[in-house]
Amino acid sequence: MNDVRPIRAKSGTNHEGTSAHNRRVMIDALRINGALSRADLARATRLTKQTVSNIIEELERDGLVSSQEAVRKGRGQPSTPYGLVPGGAFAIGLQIDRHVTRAVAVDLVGSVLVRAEAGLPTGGPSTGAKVILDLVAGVRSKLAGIVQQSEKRLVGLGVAMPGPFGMDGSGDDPWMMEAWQQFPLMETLSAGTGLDVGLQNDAAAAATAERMVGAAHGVDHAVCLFVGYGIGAGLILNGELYRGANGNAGEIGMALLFAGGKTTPLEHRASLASLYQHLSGDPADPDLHARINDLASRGDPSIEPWIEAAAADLRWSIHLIETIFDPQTVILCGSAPEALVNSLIAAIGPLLPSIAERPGRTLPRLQPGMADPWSVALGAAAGPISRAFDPRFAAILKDSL
Amino acid sequence: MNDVRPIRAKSGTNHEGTSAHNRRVMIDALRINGALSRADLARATRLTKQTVSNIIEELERDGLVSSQEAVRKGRGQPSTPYGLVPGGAFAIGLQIDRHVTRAVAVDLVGSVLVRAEAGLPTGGPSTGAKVILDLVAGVRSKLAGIVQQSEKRLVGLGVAMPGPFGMDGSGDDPWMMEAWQQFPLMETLSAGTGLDVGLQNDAAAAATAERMVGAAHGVDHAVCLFVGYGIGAGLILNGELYRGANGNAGEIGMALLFAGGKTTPLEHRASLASLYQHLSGDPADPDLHARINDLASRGDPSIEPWIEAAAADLRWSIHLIETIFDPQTVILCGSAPEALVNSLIAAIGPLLPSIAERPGRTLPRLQPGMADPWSVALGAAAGPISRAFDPRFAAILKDSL
DNA sequence: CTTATTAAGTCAAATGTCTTGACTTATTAC
DNA sequence: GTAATAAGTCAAGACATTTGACTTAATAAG
Repeated sequence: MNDVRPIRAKSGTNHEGTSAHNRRVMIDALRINGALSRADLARATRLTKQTVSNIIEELERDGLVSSQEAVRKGRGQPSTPYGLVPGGAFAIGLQIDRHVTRAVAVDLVGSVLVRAEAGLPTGGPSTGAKVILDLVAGVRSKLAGIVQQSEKRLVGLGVAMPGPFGMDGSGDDPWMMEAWQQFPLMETLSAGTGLDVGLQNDAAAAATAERMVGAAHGVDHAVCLFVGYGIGAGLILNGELYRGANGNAGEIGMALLFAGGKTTPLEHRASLASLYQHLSGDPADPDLHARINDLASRGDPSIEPWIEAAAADLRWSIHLIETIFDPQTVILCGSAPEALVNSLIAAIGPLLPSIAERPGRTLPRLQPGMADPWSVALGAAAGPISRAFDPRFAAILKDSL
Repeated sequence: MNDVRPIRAKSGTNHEGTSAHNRRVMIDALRINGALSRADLARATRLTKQTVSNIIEELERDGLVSSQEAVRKGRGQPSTPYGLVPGGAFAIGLQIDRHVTRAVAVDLVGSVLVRAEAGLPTGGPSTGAKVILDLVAGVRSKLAGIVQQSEKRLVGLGVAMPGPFGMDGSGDDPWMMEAWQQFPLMETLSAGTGLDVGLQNDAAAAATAERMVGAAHGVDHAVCLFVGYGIGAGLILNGELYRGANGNAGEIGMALLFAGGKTTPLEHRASLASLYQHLSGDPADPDLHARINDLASRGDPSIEPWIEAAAADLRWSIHLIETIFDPQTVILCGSAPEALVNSLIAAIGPLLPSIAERPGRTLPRLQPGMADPWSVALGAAAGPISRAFDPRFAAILKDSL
């Protein structure tokens, strides 16, 4: 009867939003530029010296920044630079993959302090959940053994797992890890750890890692092509990870492409899964990673055809990404062995012509990123840190609190 | 000697940023929901009743909103809804295309009040600039004849023209309108009109129009596929137009695709330019638009093969867009005749499987948008209005002022 | 060696915007 | 007719930034 259409509106903001933003801007500036004096911060952020002083004082009290030795540079009172305190905050990152799960503890500047790994039982989430909770608990207690008061400075638990999320299990796609998708993992983890839990797909996590400590550091428009068991893209747009309407942006593994007379998903052609198949390797074999690294670094004939084919697909993907996003740079990273990523980059060149061939470029069109099985877990941990400390539109609004 | 690396940091914010944001949030809420009472606004924006009262009072004083008749709905004091005043602000939109230039005057709610068109002389920018300035001046004075005080409420001049921008003229691409790209158009227009001038490519303008008054109204994640003389995509991400690092995001006309054994740019296959070529039509022929509309609505054999081929490419483009962006909806619009767009949409279906086939969708995967030669000019005008009144991260920051 | 200049940083008061809690007004429900 | 409910106002308060004068500490110049 009564017309109860919900009213849609963006949230307003207030002093706290302002202050939160300014704090984040300071931290971001110190992360990008290294230690800066209050005067430098005031100029860079367009805030007044006084405001900067107040905020820095507060951040110092919170243990997030600390003063360094005064620097004399010409006339005038020497400046006192302030830098981020690595131990100012920590996050736990958790990667859930097909066969293994990895957890790390990471600090404010992205250093990995603790890492732990465990095999995932075949029983699926019901038995896997316990393994995961134990793994997280182990990392957490190890962290507590290394750093005093780490629990107080723990900002959250970031989880990375293969997407896409929120789909109906269509039954027969072996890449989807359906059982895990159905399981109320976030709730279980949240209840089991008492931490704030956030979820990303693995490509997004890799991009988050690259932005915090890798090739995308300080870059506001970058796309990370992530070659893992599947393939995905992590989108850094306007300095933030873009998630799309349902958190599935960048899940390009399902992109159909025509090649060799057939239409196949990209994931079936340029991913570790496809390489394993090409090599008839068992994904659960713990030596496979090293073996592939070896094959790739030697340019072994058994792997060359796959590299050529995958490189062709990636070359075209990069072309498309440059054309659609107009990014400053594209980063190729993966949980793949480093030698493989390097071989791929070598085989991809020269890049296809695109809008990215512009005069006055400062960054290379294509850069190697992290190629490390642990980079996804690192990125998972980078998620909560970014949410807590990076300047973001959402952080200003009242409904973010 | 002195290390003068520039310090990079995001801008801080202050009370004015807060206030500006809250004003924008109110306007946005009224635009999306229609007239709302102060109490409704307070609930929706999470601000207090008092704050909303203050801001509404100020907006009313500024002539941007006005009260409507009180509404009784159950117990309690009747509420007084406030709605946007269409005449609260105006903007001029200018489309510069290959053969014609169009200018419109648009109000706060996106109604076109004045429209004017002129042919562009072949002499290029040097002679064209005068034509354009005259056109804008004409629209402006007609607007002044219709509305009192329109000049005071003019927020800017939005320009839309085919991209990409900022490329070296590579010499032989007939689609690039190089001479116009080289010409300091923004400066000329800014100096010639005294208005704030902003530039978008035509697909971005179309998307801006769809967001203000079309299918993307109130939608925060949408991609507009724009079929015009060329083809492009306008990206609405997180409720804002995404421009990329160099303002060229969405310029997918240059995307290479394999089809029929050849690699060709999308633009050469699915664009009015390609249709003109297919039909051996002269783009400068003023009757061409109507003729194509007629052919398309009759399903004429002369146009069917082109429609089939273009639909196949668009189908695949939509698949890719859904896969990469995970939008709420894709909108097909264009400066193409409406019947052509409808034929294309009919021919595109059924869509390729993608991540967009999710349970619980509320919007269709593909929707028709505006198909009107004037929609780009409208979108051009929507640019300044959006910049002036929509909630945006950049609007909160100090360096936006 | 003294003084002027420059720049970093602090102090205290002022400003601007949102919040709080009590109050008024207007309507329906009982 | 009275109680309950909801919209909206009032005036004081809280909070973060700004302003402008001041202090501190260095180099440059004579």
